[in-house]
Amino acid sequence: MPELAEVELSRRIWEPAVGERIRSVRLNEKCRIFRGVDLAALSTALVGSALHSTAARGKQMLFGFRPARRREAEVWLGVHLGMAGSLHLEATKNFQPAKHDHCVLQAERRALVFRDVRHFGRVRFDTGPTPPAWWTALPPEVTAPEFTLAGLSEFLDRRRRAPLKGVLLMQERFPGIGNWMADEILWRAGLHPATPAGSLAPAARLRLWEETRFVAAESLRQIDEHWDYPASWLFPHRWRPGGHCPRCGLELERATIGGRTTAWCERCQPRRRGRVR
DNA sequence: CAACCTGTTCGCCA
DNA sequence: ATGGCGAACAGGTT
Repeated sequence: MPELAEVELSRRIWEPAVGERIRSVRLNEKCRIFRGVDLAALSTALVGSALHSTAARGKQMLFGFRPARRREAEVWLGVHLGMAGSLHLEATKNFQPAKHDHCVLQAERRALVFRDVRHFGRVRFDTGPTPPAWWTALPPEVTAPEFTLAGLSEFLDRRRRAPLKGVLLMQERFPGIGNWMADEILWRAGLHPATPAGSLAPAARLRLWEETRFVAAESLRQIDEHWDYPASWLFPHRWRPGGHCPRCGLELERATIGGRTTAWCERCQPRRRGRVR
């Protein structure tokens, strides 16, 4: 499951609860996911409020709650799943949180649950008539018209010495792209993950831009239809040593590049020197 | 027991 | 000041 699409899928998990009123809130006060949040204020604001809107952007989600009383401000709950976070909608009047259910919003007949085994996720809390500044300041999604080839190219030059793999993981420019998607994009573009970003010739920049948009759009489309990715994608082959390139059959390479485990095909993504076309 | 992991942030260094 | 890198964060799984 790719990063961007899983976040959209997660948003849809809570979405059926739109319109429902929150009766009580249970928060794991010791948990890192709440770093920086005033838990008492969050709890007070949410109890009696009703889920009103849901949104996903890159790896971020934002849930809006109508306040319990008129004259109070709208409540905004930001959610980032981190490495292992997940959202759940539990069909029960009195949900009992398990060990890693750090944020539970109990509505009339079901509970909205944020579960996170590794505590790398994050919950944000804001109030106000409009979505918080951190949300509106998020970079344009890679599937949006604002994600231009020129903008991408400028970023490649700014990060010219960093490996492409690492650059694709930078959320400030590639929101929603994670480890798996980055490998898929580079494989499709025929670019070696260790290639310095600034060394790409215009043709390679165009391919990178196109494949970034393709992989993002296609993975979002896939979640409406299948659960798995076609065998023609790198996804189903990349996770285990011994996997083979679905295009040429060569055994995939694996190494840490850009700080993360990376899989690539040495034949379809040869290491090149100088200007990379 | 050790290595691994769909992510971000921080401190250090060039 | 800016960019690049490695470590740290936690805890379950292989």
